[in-house]
Amino acid sequence: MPAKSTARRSTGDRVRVAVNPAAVREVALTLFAERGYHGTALSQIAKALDIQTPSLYNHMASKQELLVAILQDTTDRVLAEYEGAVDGVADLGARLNAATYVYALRHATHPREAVIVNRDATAIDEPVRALVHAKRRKHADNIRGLIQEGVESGRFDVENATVAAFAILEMCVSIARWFDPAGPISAEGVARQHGDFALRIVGN
Amino acid sequence: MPAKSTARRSTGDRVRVAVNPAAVREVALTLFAERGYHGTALSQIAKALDIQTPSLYNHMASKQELLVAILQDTTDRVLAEYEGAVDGVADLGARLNAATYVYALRHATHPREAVIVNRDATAIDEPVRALVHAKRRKHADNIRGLIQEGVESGRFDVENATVAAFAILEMCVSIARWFDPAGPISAEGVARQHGDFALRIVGN
DNA sequence: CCTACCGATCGGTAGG
DNA sequence: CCTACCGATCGGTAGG
Repeated sequence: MPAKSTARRSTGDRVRVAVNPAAVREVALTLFAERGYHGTALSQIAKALDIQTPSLYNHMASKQELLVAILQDTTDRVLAEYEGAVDGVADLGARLNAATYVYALRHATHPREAVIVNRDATAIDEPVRALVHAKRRKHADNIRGLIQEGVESGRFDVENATVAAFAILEMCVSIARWFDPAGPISAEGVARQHGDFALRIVGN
Repeated sequence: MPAKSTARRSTGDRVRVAVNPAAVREVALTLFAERGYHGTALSQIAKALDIQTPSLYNHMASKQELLVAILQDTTDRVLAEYEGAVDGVADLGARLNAATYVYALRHATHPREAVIVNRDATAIDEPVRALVHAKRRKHADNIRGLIQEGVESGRFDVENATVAAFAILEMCVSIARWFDPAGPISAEGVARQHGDFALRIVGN
């Protein structure tokens, strides 16, 4: 039997994917990333699923909820991946390299989520907005702290740990905007190169 | 006599800045950057200027035109500043350093414009959209070509010039999203550090 | 899953 | 610079 999200049913001459909450989220992910949250109408999501707009409400609570789910899920994963990457790694250079690698890899492999987090995080209401912001902040603080520790111990050499941390984090974030998975470079290759750039930036 | 954009007139107890095309663009710049083009209503721009929405049309042709002006102006300046920075500079390292410095400085000193270009460039219609895209592409190609030249001559050492070019460009772009001009670091200091990061990324 | 419909708001125009 | 108003579209609800 086919998985829910790929089940098909015929509609006259057409064939369409079964509509369920996962399918709605998937379409929302694509359209929010392309046009922005405010630039995407529920009617466009419905059209992509070949249903009428009110029928969307059988699979979601509201447009805002779709965005909230994307933001919460993505920021949770970023923090978890950071922990997984640095866990058990002692050398500061290796820790920064690993943390940068997983962060870059996430942006290469989940560009839609990344674009939405970075563009539309301000479109959600409190208190979720503050929660998402706190999680992003925590990740940035982890990287900044790591670099600061390296500066203080003489392992790294940068003028300002905060500036270096932002430079490293943000070059990774932007991968989501330019990386083409169908191009000549693999996601892992891009991530590895960014891990190397991070070490170079801190003077390794 | 006061300059147009700072002239004031009283309104009962309040005092407000004179409304003219420059004042409308200034408010649009702030609100578009804060909430996005689609997330900003003309009624909000009007309210910030203390006038009614239809009165905006005495100072602009359309909402779209406000965005187009921001995008055209900003992309033109980026290209001009690049040319000015590298003009007469022979050494490839010095060229990359100078090009990165002016690009970073622009994002530190014009964050609203930068945020809008990077978030809302897709919100304008053709043919302007293609023109803006071509100008941004040209600037990226300049940096990429510069790095490629350095790689081929042995002056730089990177695995892939395209990846390095994006990393350098995008860490500069993101300055607009985190830099605080009221903070401890000057715009010039941030720009200088990013110029140094660029050299480190290419192995200098 | 649909049709019918809601109030709110959008960008923009008419005509002073 | 305003009031009055336009058609279009928004997210969402009622009630099958």
